[in-house]
Amino acid sequence: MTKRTRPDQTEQSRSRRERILDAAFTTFAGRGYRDASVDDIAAAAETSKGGVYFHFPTKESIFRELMRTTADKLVAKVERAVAAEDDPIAQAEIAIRTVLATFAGHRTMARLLFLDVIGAGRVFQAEANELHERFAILIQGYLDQAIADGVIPPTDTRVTSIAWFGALNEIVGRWLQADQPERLEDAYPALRAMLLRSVGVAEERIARLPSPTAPGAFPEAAR
Amino acid sequence: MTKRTRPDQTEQSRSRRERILDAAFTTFAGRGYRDASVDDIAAAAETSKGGVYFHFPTKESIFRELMRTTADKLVAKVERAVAAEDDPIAQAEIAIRTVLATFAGHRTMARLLFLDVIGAGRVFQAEANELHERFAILIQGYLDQAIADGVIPPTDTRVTSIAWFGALNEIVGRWLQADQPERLEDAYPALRAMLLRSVGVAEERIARLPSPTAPGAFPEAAR
Amino acid sequence: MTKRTRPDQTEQSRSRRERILDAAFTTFAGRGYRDASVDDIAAAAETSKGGVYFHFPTKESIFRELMRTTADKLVAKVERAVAAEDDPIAQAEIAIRTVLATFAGHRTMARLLFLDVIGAGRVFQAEANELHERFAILIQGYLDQAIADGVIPPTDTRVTSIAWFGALNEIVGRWLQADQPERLEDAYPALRAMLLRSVGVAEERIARLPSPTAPGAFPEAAR
Amino acid sequence: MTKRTRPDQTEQSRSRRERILDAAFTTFAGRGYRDASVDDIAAAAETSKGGVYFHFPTKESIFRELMRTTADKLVAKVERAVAAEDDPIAQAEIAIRTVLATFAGHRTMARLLFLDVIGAGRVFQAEANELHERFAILIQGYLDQAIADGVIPPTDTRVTSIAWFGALNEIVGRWLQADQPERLEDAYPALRAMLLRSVGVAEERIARLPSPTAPGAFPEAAR
DNA sequence: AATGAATGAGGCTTCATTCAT
DNA sequence: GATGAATGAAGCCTCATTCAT
Repeated sequence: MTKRTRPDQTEQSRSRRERILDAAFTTFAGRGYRDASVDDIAAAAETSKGGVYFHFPTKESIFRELMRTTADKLVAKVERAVAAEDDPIAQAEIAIRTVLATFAGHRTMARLLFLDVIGAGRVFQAEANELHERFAILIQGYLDQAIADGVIPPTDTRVTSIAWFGALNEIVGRWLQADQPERLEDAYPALRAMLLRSVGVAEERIARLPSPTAPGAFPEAAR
Repeated sequence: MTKRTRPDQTEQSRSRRERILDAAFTTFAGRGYRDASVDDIAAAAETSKGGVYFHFPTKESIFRELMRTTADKLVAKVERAVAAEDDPIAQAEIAIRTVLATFAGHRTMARLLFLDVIGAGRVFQAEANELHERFAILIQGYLDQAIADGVIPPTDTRVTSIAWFGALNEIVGRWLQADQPERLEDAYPALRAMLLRSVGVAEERIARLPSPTAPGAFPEAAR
Repeated sequence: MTKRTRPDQTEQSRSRRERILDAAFTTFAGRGYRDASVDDIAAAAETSKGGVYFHFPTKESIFRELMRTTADKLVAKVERAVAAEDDPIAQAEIAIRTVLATFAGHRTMARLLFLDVIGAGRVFQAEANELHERFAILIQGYLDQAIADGVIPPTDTRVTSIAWFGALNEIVGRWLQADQPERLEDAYPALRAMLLRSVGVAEERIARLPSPTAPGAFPEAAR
Repeated sequence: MTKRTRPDQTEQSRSRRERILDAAFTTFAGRGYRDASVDDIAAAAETSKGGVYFHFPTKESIFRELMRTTADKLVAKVERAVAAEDDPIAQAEIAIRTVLATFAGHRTMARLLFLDVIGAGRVFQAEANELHERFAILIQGYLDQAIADGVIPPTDTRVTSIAWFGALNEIVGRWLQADQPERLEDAYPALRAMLLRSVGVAEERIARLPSPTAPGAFPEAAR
């Protein structure tokens, strides 16, 4: 009786919740999970601590939701980008390229997704795992398809996709940590070539430019 | 009889310090830097908190020392293993293989070196970076040599070595997180093939087994 | 009925903060800065340690605030008492008398202001210095005026006012430490005579009783 | 049997004890009782902590002994200096002058005797009291004599001597705390005049120079 | 006599979470 | 829905003291 499930979750309320999420995003990315206090988040969201706890049951829950939605957005973005291609190899390329491009435009997001996760402690390892898994599986899909299409020779796509993701991850991580990071995009050509080669894509194919569809380099941005 | 003035003393002390280090190693690996309390470490070392602080000035210093020495040991091990080979490609293979083999025998070490590091918070990012850098450079050396020797075509070895390390790291990380981890060694062949291919090693060379000395086996262990 | 939204809230809060301050006052005065733990203060204030830290950022800050406000009150009181007099010598007398009278009624305050200060450690020396300075300058003002008025011969009022303060301070300190302290007021006549003489006030003037309003009595009290 | 009371308390041993005392003196004076750790003292004495505890049962005992002996030395010095005079007023003058002169040459000693005491906490208040008492009584003796000799009119010498000591104390304390302390000796003339006046010494007598016996000003030094 | 390792109580501070208003 | 005061469990570190050698 006292609990109308959602009726007046007005725009105002929704925006408040969103604001907290945004604040948490920035705060976690900036300080790491442990070093970001709920007070910090509340302050960044221009609310009170109590306000935060009205919308989320625990600090952990905020983090979890953030992880999930951020990953969702990125995956969605990748899939959207990939949809324009037919060739599975091109799709894999585009996937890598999209991730790189997105992070290039959003260090914050990169930080949250790839670094902070682990710092969050034991509790989040599973969550982090899932995240990594998700991307690996995404990649694996393309590779499997490429093999099915006979574009590349058969391999252990499980291991390979994990390795691909790891390679990508490390490049991004290194870029995040660098004092004076070069442009992340600069690493793309070498990384691309290396990854494609690793699955036996013909050298000649590698030489061809990646995505003629998306003219210019790395115009992406967003969130 | 009761009074060997020094040797015993020293040994006693060394062993206590060592015991603390061991305890910290396990504790950090098990709980992560932040979640491992000095009390936990003391308890694991069967000492008092004060005892710990007699040997180390801060919690951080314990972690740092642990990181450094652990990395040292691993690097030393790799270099020892590599010394037996002439061919830079073989050396790279052996390096990868040694790391994998060592971790296969020491999940704890893997956890400490490759996962926890980042979670330790801002302070440690630099240290962690250095660690990753160290391994990347190790790899880069082999690749550069291979190029110089004309064994593989020129590439951006900087990016490539980072990617290699990332791939390796991710494989290990995944293994660490898995509920029922398969044997880490099982991933070796596929990873090896993928990495070698990625730098343009001839398919024929890849087919050849890596270490004729210990074919296919992972007899390593240690600390 | 249950919901006077604010007034109560504020008062509640103010009173809590005040309660902590009071508790700290007593605790510091009783045990000294170093020996008084935040736990003690919290207990005395019937709050939790966290409660204390909600209102004050550090233990030091509590002490500082206490010092400052206590000194403020005393100085204000002295100035109020002095305002009734025209003659600078009478003013000086009244100042001394007021301090003595106030302390006579509040051993605790005396302890906090004149003794503990120094023990608080290096950090507080400056603060303590300032406090002593404040009183010395107060006194110096009266003496300078007396000289300007030709009531007493010129002297080094800087040194003299410091000495006056020191004399007063020691009398109070001794009283604080005594096992069976006589009434602090009993020391007043001798102290007064001695101080007035020290600046060359005529013996005849000294013989006259100080405060015609409240002859010989110490009715003051307060906080 | 095992405990020959003092036989081989050799020169070496004595010097060790002394060295600890010296180290403690400096350390306490420099950091205050609470902030000076036994480790600090041991280090300053170039011994081990155990060594310190061999010679003294507790940290407190070191402090106590230090206080006592330091005060002894100072009192002895004063009495030696005073012995040369017959006139009790001159004696009082000399006493004040000697204390000031000694401190002028030994800020450290001043710090230990007059400031640190209180910081030491509750336990030492009694000891500090005794110290102050001692000096007050010393002064009181001269004043009583002066009255008996009819040199000055009768007064409450108890209160007066306390006030004298307080005045002296505050002058020294202020000097200790000053950023750029003037020469402590510079305060002597004004302080002297003020104190003598305070007990009714004739103005003419005050005008006479203090100690023609000790030529030059403040040549003292020592420990 | 001396050393230095070990102990353990205690201190200050932080912070996720709860709750009355 | 929101606020902000309050709680209490940890956490890191210090240090006087003890003790085996």
